[in-house]
Amino acid sequence: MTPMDLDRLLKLLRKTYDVQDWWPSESPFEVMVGAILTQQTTWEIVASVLDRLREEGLMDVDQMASVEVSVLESILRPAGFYRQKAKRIKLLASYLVDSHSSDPLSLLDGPTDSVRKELLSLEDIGNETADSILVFAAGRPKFVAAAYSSRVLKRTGVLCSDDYDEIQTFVESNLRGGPRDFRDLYALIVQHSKDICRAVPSCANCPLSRECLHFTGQGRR
DNA sequence: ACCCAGGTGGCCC
DNA sequence: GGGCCACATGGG
Repeated sequence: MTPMDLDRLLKLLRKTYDVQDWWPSESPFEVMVGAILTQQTTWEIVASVLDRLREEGLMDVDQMASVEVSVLESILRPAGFYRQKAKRIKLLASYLVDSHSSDPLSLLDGPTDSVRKELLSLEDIGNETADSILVFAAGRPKFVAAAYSSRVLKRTGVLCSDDYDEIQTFVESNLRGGPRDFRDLYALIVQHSKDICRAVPSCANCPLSRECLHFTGQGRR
């Protein structure tokens, strides 16, 4: 089995999947809202909820900040954890109004590390949500070290780790590419994970490969 | 009737 | 610093 590295993995995945426009959105604020909504929820449902929010004119920071919580909750219900998410999204909008003149770009402006810290300081925005926003709304070279990412990296023998920071640091210091490549790598990993496909071989040398092969995702034994 | 989804935070030891 | 748990609806 030839050694697998990040560049080869990226190349193999690109041969099989197309992730152009993988995170469709019309604005940075929409990415932020979508990032919170997609926590533990399928994108198909999130997309329909985003459509609804757009129809209701709520894809606007000021409107979102002043909407009635019960109204927001009723729209978010299909996406699960709707009370939590409604409160969180409204608070995010209020925070943008109060601290960033209602301009999402103001929050996303500045050194990546400080933007990340500011995002993480907000309730219900953890590593994956913050990094998704950094990559897909701000175009930063950040890697989302989600469960899918660790499984695929382990399964392919690129890196055997479950530690978020360790995985992220590894990818960010070994992937020689631009923001586009960081975005694609994560998108491709998720796309691949949803598939039963074997676009990339698995590595038997990884001590964790047995676990990886069990792969709790749907469609895989 | 399960199990899982493009997670996060709180509590326990 | 890990191991549980609640949060909640919808689809396979």
